[in-house]
Amino acid sequence: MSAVERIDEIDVRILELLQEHGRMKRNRIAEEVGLSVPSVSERMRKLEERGVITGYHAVLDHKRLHFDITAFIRVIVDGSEYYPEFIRRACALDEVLEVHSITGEGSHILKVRTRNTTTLERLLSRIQSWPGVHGTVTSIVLSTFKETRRLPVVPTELVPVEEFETS
Amino acid sequence: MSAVERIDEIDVRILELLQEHGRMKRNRIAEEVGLSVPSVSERMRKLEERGVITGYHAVLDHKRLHFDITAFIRVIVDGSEYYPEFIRRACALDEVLEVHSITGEGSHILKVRTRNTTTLERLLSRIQSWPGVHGTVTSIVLSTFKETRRLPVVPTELVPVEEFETS
DNA sequence: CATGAAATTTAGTCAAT
DNA sequence: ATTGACTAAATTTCATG
Repeated sequence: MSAVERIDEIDVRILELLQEHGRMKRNRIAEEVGLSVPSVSERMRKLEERGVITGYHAVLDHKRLHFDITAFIRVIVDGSEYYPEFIRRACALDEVLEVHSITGEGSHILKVRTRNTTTLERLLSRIQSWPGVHGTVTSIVLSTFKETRRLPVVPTELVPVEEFETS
Repeated sequence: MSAVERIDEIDVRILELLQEHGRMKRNRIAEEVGLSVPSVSERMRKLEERGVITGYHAVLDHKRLHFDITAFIRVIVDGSEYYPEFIRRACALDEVLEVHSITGEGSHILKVRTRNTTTLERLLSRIQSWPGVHGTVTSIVLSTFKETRRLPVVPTELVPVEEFETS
């Protein structure tokens, strides 16, 4: 952890390329950023080792694979003693893509992707049967217009100063 | 589009491997699934061409890059004549990772990732100033326990039958 | 569709700066 | 940290089952 990550302009460009094209060849990256292949490899190795890059993943088209329902489920778990078990169970389900604890109404939010309304209903019943779960509010996704994890990275020197003003 | 995607057991295993390890070498995949390298290449090519694989992406650690705030913002856009412009503006923002229209309270939900509460506040003010936006409800993420896009793919022959019973 | 073998491209190693 | 020169490995091509 610790030690402010040093990211220079070239790292930023490498990260942009790899966020967009995760299998891009090192020689192509090298010509894009104007470095040799070993230099690019070294930078990639360090970005991976430092944990800046956490992984590379193929993304699949859920529609073509018949996962037709995406939904956000806000869950009210009453009593924080139930949180760990709730989180364990939620994370264990393949159809649950995201598990977050949140502020606002509901203690947790789940993003789920499932085949159809039947499987969604089954999933909801299951979640509602878990200890401590006192209610769920489901928002079914009608259309998705953007869905990415791309971060707009900037060189370390250029991060807005207020970031370092707050303790 | 059209034509039910045929996904056999080997495709499933290739998709599992690439969802988890997006830069895995073809020869490693080949030995995992028990095919030759050219066969794996051909299958990958087809899965990409058919649009089953939509892309490969490096995923970055937002904490290490000082994107400390994740939030879900439910937006009430009143009057569907405002939807297209709202969606255009939302998608254009780098800090907005996801844009969905939904059922339930609020017409849309945004997933945003930003640097700090100051930038979140700025973002919210901006969204609230857009035409048709009548309100927002923000849930700030306190902890994330799971965040993936991995789909539990199964061979075409094994998809639950009810999927084809519903018109 | 799948394969092995050849041809080509890409990646890793390393001494030097 | 970056490089060129070298070796090793991976990928593409292609003729054949």
